[in-house]
Amino acid sequence: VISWTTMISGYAQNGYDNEALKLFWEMLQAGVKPSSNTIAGVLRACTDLKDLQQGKAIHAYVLRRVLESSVFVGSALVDMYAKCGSVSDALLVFDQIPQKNVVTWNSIIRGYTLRGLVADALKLFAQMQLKGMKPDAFTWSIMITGLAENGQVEEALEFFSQMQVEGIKPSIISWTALIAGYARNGQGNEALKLFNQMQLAGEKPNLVSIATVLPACASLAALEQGKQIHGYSIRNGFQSDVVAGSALVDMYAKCGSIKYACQVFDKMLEKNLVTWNSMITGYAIHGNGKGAISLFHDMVQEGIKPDSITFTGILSACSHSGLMDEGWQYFDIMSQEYGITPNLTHYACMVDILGRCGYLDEAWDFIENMPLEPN
RNA sequence: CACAUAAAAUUACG
Repeated sequence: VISWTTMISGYAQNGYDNEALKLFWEMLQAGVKPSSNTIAGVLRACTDLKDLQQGKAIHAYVLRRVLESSVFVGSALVDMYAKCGSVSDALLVFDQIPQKNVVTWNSIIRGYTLRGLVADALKLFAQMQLKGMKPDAFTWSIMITGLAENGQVEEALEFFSQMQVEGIKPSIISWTALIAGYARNGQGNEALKLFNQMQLAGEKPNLVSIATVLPACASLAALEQGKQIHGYSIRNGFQSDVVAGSALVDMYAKCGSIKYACQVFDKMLEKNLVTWNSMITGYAIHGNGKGAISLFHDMVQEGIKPDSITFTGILSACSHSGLMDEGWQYFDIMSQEYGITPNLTHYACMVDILGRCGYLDEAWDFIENMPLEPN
């Protein structure tokens, strides 16, 4: 049992979720009875895959075998249902767990915040304390994230302060959650301030912190701050990371330095869709339509499939450099060749292209005939 | 240390 469980958990922890699932069913066929630890491990694989079907199958197995009830399995089930989009099932399981621990509570609260149900999350947060369960750093971070994603940054800050009053030291994750909240809500200055405070508090920024503050620099066009963070990334070996690299490309482009953006982009060993989109959007910002289109061809050549954001970049680039024909062409191929249905932003880009090229009547016609409700 | 929970990059015009 231990060998199987070790293998299954190892797979699940390292992103080999399908292998974990396969191994679990093989284990059953081999006649080995899984322990609750095995179940918890394989449930994690379902959660990562967002595979509700598999998750339910394993839940059913647990019920059939009347496994000794483990809070680990219970929490893993709550988490699985919550992350696979079924809060109601998560709550059903949650209510039936006799000995809830802090992980159980955290899992259900996260389920609610994931769906934007912050008011319900707040209720549960109060409820757990009424039941004598003390929130841990995870709980506080979940609440901070949930509030910030809901636009309630001030409340998120209050939670951040309150956790310290309650004697819980904010982890780097609590800090990053709050910083992300400010960055996303257009308060780049606050985000940068907190980033500095975090370091004064003794937390060393990691990859995620870097990826979180760079957009704050970008939104402020704070090139000097961005460069410092770039330097920090190099010193700490983050520069080869695809997420940090993409964030740097974006930051430099938005700070007005397309040159540095290209330099970082060219040096990156691994590029993904976001990397390409960042560079294409960078060219768009700089009014280099031809450059954006040329990058588009490169990315397709490299086997990266463009998405709707790629086309937003291309169309915006066309609008900023007066490329009306190309604009039409990409607007057409995005659905015809790539199966991407244009959204409101794409339509807005087309109106912008037509308008800037002086085709106001055509722009007006275009709005009147578009299949979406113009905003 | 065979087990479950928290943070991250790209998205029009202005």
